[in-house]
Amino acid sequence: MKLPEARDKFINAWGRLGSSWGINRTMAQVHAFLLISPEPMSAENIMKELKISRGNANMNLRELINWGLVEKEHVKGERREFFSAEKDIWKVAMQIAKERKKRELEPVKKLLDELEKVEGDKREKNHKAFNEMVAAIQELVSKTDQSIETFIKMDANWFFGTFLKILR
Amino acid sequence: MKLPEARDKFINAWGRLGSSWGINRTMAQVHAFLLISPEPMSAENIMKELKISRGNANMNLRELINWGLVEKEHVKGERREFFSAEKDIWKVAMQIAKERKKRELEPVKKLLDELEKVEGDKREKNHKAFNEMVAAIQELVSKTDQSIETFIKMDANWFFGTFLKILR
DNA sequence: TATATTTTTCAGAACTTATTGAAAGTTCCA
DNA sequence: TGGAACTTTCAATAAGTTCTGAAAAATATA
Repeated sequence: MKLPEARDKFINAWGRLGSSWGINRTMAQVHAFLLISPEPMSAENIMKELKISRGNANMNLRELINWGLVEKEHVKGERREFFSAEKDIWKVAMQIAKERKKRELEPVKKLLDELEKVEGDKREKNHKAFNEMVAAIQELVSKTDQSIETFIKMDANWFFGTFLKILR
Repeated sequence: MKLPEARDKFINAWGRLGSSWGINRTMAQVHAFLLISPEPMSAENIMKELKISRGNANMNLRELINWGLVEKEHVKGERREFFSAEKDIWKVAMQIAKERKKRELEPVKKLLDELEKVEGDKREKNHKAFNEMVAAIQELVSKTDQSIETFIKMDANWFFGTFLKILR
């Protein structure tokens, strides 16, 4: 396989993976393209490579910046803006975990705290089943949360070097 | 808040969370409903509760069974089939992790192994960037994979009791 | 300040995915 | 075996989402 074909396959696979995790396919593809680009790329470059419109490129780049995965860069002597992705894949994974935690886990946590306080006869079987499930999920969410927090604060090398040896 | 309202909110939240993680909203809602139902439920029950069609209920129940999250049950003296969800939320989380690993991580792994072998001048900068990214992702995928494997084999209580104390 | 270039926005179009409901299939029992 | 009860399938359609492209806004240059 030659490089251009390999790059296309990589971009496509990243896009597919993104879709199945609730991330816009194009956003994931733009990300993939920037991940394998050694130099910062212009909007024009991205539009051409992925065959997407200007608006689409703009929207997805903005979203990638919101996620903290891509940065605008100024190239001296150039008027237009350039974009580059964080290349440390461990940082990328942690950044995604952090964002999703913030966007999705936090609201669930808040709701569960509300649902904990449901009124009524706690011995009635539907009531009991509900309370138990809410409590169990709260526990799981809180543990997951703590793990992500710990991982985020952890140094990548420590993780790969030591932590996995403990588990193995 | 009264129980019926709380149950609705729970089902909705689970559905929303599902969608944002690439799981069909209705499938997640059916799952939520079964999670908080102390008794097995019939298709009829589910259709009525969630206001969905027979076909939709059937399809999503089948899918939940495929994921290993729901089981058909026979209630003695009843002709129609009943459905119940695994209630141990740790097992649920692990089951989902396991399925997604199989469905999504494995194909990516296979592709990356292909992409590793790309032909050409390894010193050329695009080539170099590509190879480095593929290698880095392979490492991340493999570590993630190992962690999931370890977690799956681990006893839940050991996890909650010991493992998190190490991290904290 | 006027003009050129680049970026952003957004309404509608295109595409993707989920849902319905009726027909076909299956199972059970008299 | 006939037929009621229940389940499954799937084509049509609805709902949801993403994308385009042209216009407006912003920014740089002369």
